[in-house]
Amino acid sequence: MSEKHKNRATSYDVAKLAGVSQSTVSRCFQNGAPISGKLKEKVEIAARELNYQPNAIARGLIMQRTGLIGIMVSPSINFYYPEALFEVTERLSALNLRSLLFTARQREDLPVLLDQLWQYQVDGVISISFLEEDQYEWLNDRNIPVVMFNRFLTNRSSNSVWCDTEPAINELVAHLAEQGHERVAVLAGPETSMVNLIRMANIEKALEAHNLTMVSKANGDFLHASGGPALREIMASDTKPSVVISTNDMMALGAIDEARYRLNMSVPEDIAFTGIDGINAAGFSSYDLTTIRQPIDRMAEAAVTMLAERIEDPSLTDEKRTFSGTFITGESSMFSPR
Amino acid sequence: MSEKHKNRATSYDVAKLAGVSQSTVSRCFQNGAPISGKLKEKVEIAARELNYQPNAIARGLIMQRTGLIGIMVSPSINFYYPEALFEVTERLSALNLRSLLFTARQREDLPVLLDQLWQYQVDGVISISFLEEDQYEWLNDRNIPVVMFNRFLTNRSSNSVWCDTEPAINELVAHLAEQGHERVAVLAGPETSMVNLIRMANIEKALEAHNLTMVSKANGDFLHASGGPALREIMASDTKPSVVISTNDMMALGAIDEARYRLNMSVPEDIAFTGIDGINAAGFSSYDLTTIRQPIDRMAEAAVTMLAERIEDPSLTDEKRTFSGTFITGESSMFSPR
DNA sequence: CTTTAAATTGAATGCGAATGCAGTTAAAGT
DNA sequence: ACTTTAACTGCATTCGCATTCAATTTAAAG
Repeated sequence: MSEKHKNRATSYDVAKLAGVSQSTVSRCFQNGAPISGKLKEKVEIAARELNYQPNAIARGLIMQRTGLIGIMVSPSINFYYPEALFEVTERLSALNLRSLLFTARQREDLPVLLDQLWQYQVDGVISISFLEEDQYEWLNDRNIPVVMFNRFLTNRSSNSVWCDTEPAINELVAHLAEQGHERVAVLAGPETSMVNLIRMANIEKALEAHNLTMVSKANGDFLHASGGPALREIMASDTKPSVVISTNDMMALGAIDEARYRLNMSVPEDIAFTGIDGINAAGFSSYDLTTIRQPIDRMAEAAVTMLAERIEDPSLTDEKRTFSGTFITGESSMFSPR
Repeated sequence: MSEKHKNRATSYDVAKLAGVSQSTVSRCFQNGAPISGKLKEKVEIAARELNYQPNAIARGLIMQRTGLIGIMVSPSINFYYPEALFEVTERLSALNLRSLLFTARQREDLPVLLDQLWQYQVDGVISISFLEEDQYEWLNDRNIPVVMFNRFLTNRSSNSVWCDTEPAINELVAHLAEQGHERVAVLAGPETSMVNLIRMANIEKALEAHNLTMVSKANGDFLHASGGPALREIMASDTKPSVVISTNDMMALGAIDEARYRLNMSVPEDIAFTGIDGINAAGFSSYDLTTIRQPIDRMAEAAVTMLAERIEDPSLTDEKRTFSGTFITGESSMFSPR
């Protein structure tokens, strides 16, 4: 419990050593500040001598700008999340912004989490597949810019980066029809997930357009572990599907594993699978999943840019930037009737 | 560029509304502070009215304690990282500490990254499979407690949480010997990685103890994509192995994919595989990888606890907490000679 | 070599909350 | 009821840095 005095140099220490005022030291560490080359050099030498770096906390207090961006993400093992998280963090870093990471598994944790964000004076928030309307309002009321990644709100405008999968889902279904598939099952996510609902709607529409019928449906939770049980549910119905369209990749992977190693079916010969998201693992040869890839890198870029703009100019109105998913063909959906 | 005045309530605002002094408001938001129930209630009502939450930045400045923990991790797609990251973040959160996330791909980015940590007055650092000695020294010189996760230093003491895989590697090799494997190849990580070197040493020792010979070796970079090429290298040598021991799971997954879908070999009939780490994906049925599981959850718990202790009492000496890896048998290593 | 404008520099102030210290008030003791 | 003591409260100060404003220096112009 020793309260050892941290001998961290402050701008005053540097000023004293360099023989200038604290103001001058401060100006040395900003870009547009007026300062002569001579003094600047003296200060820099002194600063290096003392291992001085400006205190971002003090700066945050006076500037009313912390450089902290709250990132909200689920810690569940859906590989999509860390991919998005890391992309976003790298983009933020390039703009000299930092990720303050918040994870929550349950809705109940959100109020506390939001209070934390509020306490830490984050300049903005990026929510990865996460926020709901009331939390968005909460942040909005407090003038904290928010950008939603892979989600948007239906009842109100919101800053969001979204991947429209409708055209690609059409391609995907067209591809399935072309392959000769006739009996389609859908492996859906949670009924409460907007992402799931939208994808479901897209799928239903596309199926109809191609005269394909959905023979059965089961819900999972978007994670690998739920793919297997959901598939069993699907296989328990009267009409067996020739292909299972999953509303995300993780569940598709789980379902493929179940089909091959529990139900002893061949994929895609006995049953084909498709996913949505285009996560890294979907491309692993063991799965070689037919899927719809989200351009996560460009979406992250857009999210960060959009957030930075909102921070600079809070009067900007909400904006929704939409990217297109890319249909990716994999072996998992090739139909080879036995 | 509108400099809109943020109407965020301060403790003074709350004080005025509640008819008390700022000090009193401040004391309401600390645990052990002396305050009467009557005033506390008045303050709480006023605070709620104004949406007041203490400014963590200002508090950090005066308290010399920010509650920020710098997390250093690589953004590479090695599923081990996000698993560790999320576990650590959740544990930190339970102690009311927050993760300030820093990622770096190359060594060159580290100096800038460290300066950032220093500027943000982080109370401590958890480095996930990341830091090297000079950076550790750098942080140590500045009295910033550091805990290394899944790594430790050889030339000096360090706070670290480590998973000893030696006994489990022995079990693993014993298992291989028992299965009748005779020709072992090793799929190693980068030569510069200490984790890799240690695992290699363990493997070599265990092989010797069981009279097994390493027929070939190839190096990857611990990522999925490098597993395939490394396997090709291994298969190009004169003596073909009956099993490939990989020094981590990700590469093993990549190698399995290559073997099955490029080299048209059956796993494990034609060639068996083992990994180390016990990541979630290793358990997917498509791989069902024989591996050595790190108790990531307990390690995260230990890392966070250790760091918190170091923050409380900087005089504590460096400590290395070692956990044992658990040998997990999967189908990937079952020998069934054809 | 002045005169005047432009470029720097430094003193002082404030961001929002925690805390030592001194002044009050309530509780406990006699 | 009157001390003595404990429990609260509020004032004033402080954390480290950015910034306004006035003072000073330097450069450009005449």
